[in-house]
Amino acid sequence: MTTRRPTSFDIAALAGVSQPTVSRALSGNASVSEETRQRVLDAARQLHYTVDKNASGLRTRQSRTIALLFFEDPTPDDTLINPFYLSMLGAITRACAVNRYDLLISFQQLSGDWHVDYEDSRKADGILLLGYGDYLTARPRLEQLVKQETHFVRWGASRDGQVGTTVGSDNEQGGYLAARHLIERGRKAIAFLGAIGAGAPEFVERWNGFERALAEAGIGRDERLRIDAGPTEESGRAAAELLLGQGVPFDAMFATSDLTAIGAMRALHDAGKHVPGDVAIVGFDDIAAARLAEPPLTTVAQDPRRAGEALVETLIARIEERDAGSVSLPVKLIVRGSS
Amino acid sequence: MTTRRPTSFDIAALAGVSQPTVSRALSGNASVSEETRQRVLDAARQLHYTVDKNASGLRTRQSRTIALLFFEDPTPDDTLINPFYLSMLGAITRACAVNRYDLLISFQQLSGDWHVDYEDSRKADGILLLGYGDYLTARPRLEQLVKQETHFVRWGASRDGQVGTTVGSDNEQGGYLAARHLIERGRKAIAFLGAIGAGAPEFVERWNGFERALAEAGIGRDERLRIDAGPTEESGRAAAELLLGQGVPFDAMFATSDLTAIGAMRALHDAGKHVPGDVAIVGFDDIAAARLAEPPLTTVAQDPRRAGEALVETLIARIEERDAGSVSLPVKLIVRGSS
DNA sequence: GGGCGCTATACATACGTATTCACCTGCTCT
DNA sequence: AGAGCAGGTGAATACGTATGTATAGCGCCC
Repeated sequence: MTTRRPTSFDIAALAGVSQPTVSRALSGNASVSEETRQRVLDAARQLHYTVDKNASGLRTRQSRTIALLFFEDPTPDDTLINPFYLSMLGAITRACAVNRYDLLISFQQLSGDWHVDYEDSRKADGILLLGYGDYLTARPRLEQLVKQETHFVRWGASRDGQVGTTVGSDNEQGGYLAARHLIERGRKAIAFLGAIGAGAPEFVERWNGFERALAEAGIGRDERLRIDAGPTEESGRAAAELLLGQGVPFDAMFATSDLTAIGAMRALHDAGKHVPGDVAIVGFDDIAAARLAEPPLTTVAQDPRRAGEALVETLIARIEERDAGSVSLPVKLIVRGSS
Repeated sequence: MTTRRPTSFDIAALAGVSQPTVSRALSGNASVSEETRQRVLDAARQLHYTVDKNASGLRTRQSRTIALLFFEDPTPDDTLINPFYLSMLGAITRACAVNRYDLLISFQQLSGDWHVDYEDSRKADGILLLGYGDYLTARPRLEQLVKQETHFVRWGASRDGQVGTTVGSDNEQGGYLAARHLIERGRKAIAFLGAIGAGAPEFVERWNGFERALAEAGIGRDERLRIDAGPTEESGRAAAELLLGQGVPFDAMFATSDLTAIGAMRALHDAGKHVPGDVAIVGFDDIAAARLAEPPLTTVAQDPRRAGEALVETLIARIEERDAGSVSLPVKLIVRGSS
């Protein structure tokens, strides 16, 4: 026998009150006498009652759910996803739990058609956008989200001139710290490994900070030491090989992602170069693998936990129509053996 | 002006039909003349109409959503999550998308109180359970899920004598393949690094296969070569150090997780041991890092994509009340430089 | 030519909750 | 003592959809 799930009417009957009273007693933000409330709570417990989220959502027009769109463009398939994002995912789920929101997750191609009707269809109250990719091509879609009055917050660069609210690390400062550290270590010919296209604003900002430090130190830069590289080990390895192959001497490199740095270190190692003797390296992110690398990687740390919390809290503020501007999170240089 | 979102009545008015006809035209599984259907579809497109999932779910009593409970007991906080599970997460999201299900995700402590009222509250039609942990202590909770007639599928061992339907790799065969491979390489003193407690059935099965291979080859085993180790680098490193410290000679090790193997390799390296010269190593999972390790790690590959698909498809079968038994997925030995 | 079966549509209703409104009780204030 | 007020409760209703039932039109056959 498939027992029908209890409704608030069943609770009402058992507690000897009316259905509205049950609703009020459970939601807590209305006046119900303490005695009645207890009777209702007891009845609810007894029948294993839980609120039907569909009915509740239909009535209140909200789902207390956040949708996370995770873009995985550069690594379309079963590739390794950046551990930094994974940590952030964990932080986001925890922040959601703390705020009593559920999290709907969906992996998408930034370049493809987005499946973002979550808020349209009332499955979610707001949307988080996360992941690498060329947000310039995505601009029309972001603008459409704004037009639809969809609540969304994007992980990205703080000053990327894009549409909507953003939470991101202080990438410019990160790039600056990395370069200044290498300069202080006496390096002059510092290569930059990162995405260069204008579509990846985080990396552009890291580049800007990097360049500022060089300019401050009066070091001219050689365009040939600026190599295009994505946030993967394979990409880092390829970039380093390219760098080695072109014969332009260099004694340091700043990679805009730890995975890039680790891949580059591997290529250097294979080429017989010593780290940090021949080439000092600084990465970005401070993923767990950075500490475990050989030698341990100096890197600019982002705090994934703070990042996740900030994303969720900013989005919730927007959902609740409270003011919430973009957030820029501090970064920290962690010096280890690679520099 | 906040424009009210359109309802099926608006579409009906625009298309000159009744609301039920709109519903039927959109759902597709009822008789509507082709001409009418086109008019309805046009009207829906014109008004940017999407079905309200709350109302729809209230009526149909289903959400077309799957909840994923991810347990992270051994690594409670911001630790590195096993990349194998991450790949699986990706596969699960894709499988959900293919089947037009949404995915609700939640990280939980296996040992804590589960927050599993998703199905109770009609936010999800079924639940996937994933992650390491001691499922013995979780048994009462699993039994309660069964009692509540909750649809759930668990990632785990195929023959662990636990409650409910399971999808898992053929762990016994994996352990067997690993051990036989090491034996064929001429190794005799093979250490086993893995979780030993009865609560981690996957690892117990790997042990069983391991032992079977040793028995077949007539190799007696030394209990001191069986070391407790969890699926993390730190744990692998600690286990290897323990092994080295106790002075019992060994010339190979089978680690029941690649992360364990990589941590152990690091400890061996620090102790001046050569891999595979002094000690041959086989891992389990075939995460990306295995291929990139130094030397590249021989390992027993699980297929995370197949695993994710199988989990989702099995769960959907159960949701739709179709028969679906537990699934055991094949594993494959990948020989690389570490053995 | 009347009844039958089939298709296409409309009417009416139910899903379970949250909220508005009205009411009642008991109390304070003048 | 009467008016006013606040807290506590119930009756009625609306949210937007899917579906059971009824009806109209139409061709077909005996």
